Amino acid sequence: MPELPEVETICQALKPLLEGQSFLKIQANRPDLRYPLPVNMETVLSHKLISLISRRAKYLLLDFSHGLTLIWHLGMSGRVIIENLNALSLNSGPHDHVVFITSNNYKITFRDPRRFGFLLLYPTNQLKSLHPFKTLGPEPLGDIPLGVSVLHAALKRRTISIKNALLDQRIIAGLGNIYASEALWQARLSPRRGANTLRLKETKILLIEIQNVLRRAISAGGSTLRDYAQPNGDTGYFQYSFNVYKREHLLCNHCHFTPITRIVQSGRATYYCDKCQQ
DNA sequence: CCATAGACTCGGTAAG
DNA sequence: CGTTACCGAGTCTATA
Repeated sequence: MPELPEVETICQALKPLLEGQSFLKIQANRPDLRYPLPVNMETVLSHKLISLISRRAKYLLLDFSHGLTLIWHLGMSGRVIIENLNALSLNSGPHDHVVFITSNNYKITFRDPRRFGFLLLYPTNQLKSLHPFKTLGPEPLGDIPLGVSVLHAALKRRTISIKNALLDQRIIAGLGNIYASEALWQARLSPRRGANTLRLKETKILLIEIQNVLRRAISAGGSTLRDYAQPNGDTGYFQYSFNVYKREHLLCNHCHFTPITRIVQSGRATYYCDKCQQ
């Protein structure tokens, strides 16, 4: 799916358009995605003031002033498309599952070919105590920044590899398969290391590199592999800055000597430089 | 509680 | 060339 930088890019695009507005119409083209769509979504949400658009981990949150939050997850292939209603807008395609029409004349389309995405409707004040927010780990770029000691303590209790630990949303929220590999390369740490073998100094470097790679990816509008695009239709650009992801057999950008290795950890591809990353 | 495997889903690409 | 097999931006569930 879109990982943290992609969801953040979408969040930043939706925020100025939607806050202070409302949906005039919500058209669902099928009853479900990963889960059934919220019951009576259009009746419950249309003409209600949208007070806040935010992101938590890889979730987009739309707060309504009458106390409900629409939770929007993009799954693996989800995409948000913003079109101005005054301009020529394209007809709905076969994977355009939900279409929102806004009070300021925008058409917002949720397209998701693989349908791993979902929409859920929760009371805003119960969000933090409900699954999955209940167990979600800290935000790497949050207002209260994730501290090294907290991360180090969390890693210390786990015997899984550091790569798998970075994918565990309970330990740190928002990283996915791309940025986990990229951050470990930047930190010069082997993805095969046990999470509990990292020294405090290594954890500190890793956390800094996680934050750096996420910030740089957000600046680039995220990474486009296949389905993801920014809401205005542009691709993301961070894929051109990958150092390891999808670069098997290409030479490491650090030592310029070792071909990048691809391994599989818990069924997911990991890319790294066997020489630079210890 | 932790760790692992399998499931969901479908279009693109590699393989034959 | 048409067919098939495999793969994956994610996360949930069942099982040990």
